[in-house]
Amino acid sequence: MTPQRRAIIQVLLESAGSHPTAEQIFTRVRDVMPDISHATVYNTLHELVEMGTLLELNLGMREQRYDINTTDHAHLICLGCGRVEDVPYDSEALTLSPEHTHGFQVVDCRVIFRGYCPACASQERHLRSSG
Amino acid sequence: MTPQRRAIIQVLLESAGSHPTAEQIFTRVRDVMPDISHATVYNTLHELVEMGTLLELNLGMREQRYDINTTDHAHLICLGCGRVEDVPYDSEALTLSPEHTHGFQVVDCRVIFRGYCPACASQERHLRSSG
DNA sequence: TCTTATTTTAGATTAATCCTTAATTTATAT
DNA sequence: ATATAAATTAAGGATTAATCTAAAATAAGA
Repeated sequence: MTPQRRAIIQVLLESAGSHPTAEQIFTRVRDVMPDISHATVYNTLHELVEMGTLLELNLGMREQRYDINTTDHAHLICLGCGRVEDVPYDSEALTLSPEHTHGFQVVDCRVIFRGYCPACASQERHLRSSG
Repeated sequence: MTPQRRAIIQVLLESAGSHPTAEQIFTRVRDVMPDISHATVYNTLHELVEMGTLLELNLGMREQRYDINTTDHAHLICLGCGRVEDVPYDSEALTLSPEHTHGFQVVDCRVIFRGYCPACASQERHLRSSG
């Protein structure tokens, strides 16, 4: 446990619910530790993911997003602006029946609701009617 | 409708179920049309996605994967080797209750089951016990 | 055929992530 | 406290998927 890791974890805890990218985490850690390197942040994030205390989310944008909230939940993302919200979901309702597992050892399940947030929905409507 | 687009669509139809990456599609199209460019493949894929006849999948690997099968289904992916299988799921069972939409206009829902395929599961077990 | 709008190309560019190597730091045992 | 071994960090270059640009080529319609 190094000062760098403490700082990274601190930033992750402070940004709970905001689903930051690796780059955003890097920038925030830099604020309190200006000499930290890219590689350290990436390495640490990967270790935390490996340990299971951090979720790495592929929500369709180019970059990975990280979520310190490892309790069962789904994500709701805006296709317009990339905004991400946590939403509850019933993991019981979603199990893969044995005949469809292809012999896989299933570890978890990711659920992503996609749509448009209020702001982007109105803008979208505007774009559609004018173009 | 250009020969390039016909070739790309042809490749997509032939690779149904294999969830190819843009690069794989590019390579396969090259086999029958050696001078086609990267940009053309990317542009065409994006147009098909826009039209709704092609799905762009973010399954956690670095690259996007494409799926010509636009019927309601989920994906089962191997965290070891990246293998992807289509699996059925009951979209009825998975709706976001109105009080959790954050005002979003929800368009669709993506479900990804993650795990280890038979081959990777046994290898994983081996790795674990030896290191 | 001729015109216009669209598409394609080649190659440069971007951006996120990963890798390499040496120096530093931490943890451990004395 | 000190020595040692193991793990971590930093710097910056490498990689790679994807995107952009501007000019050339092509398709579609009159």
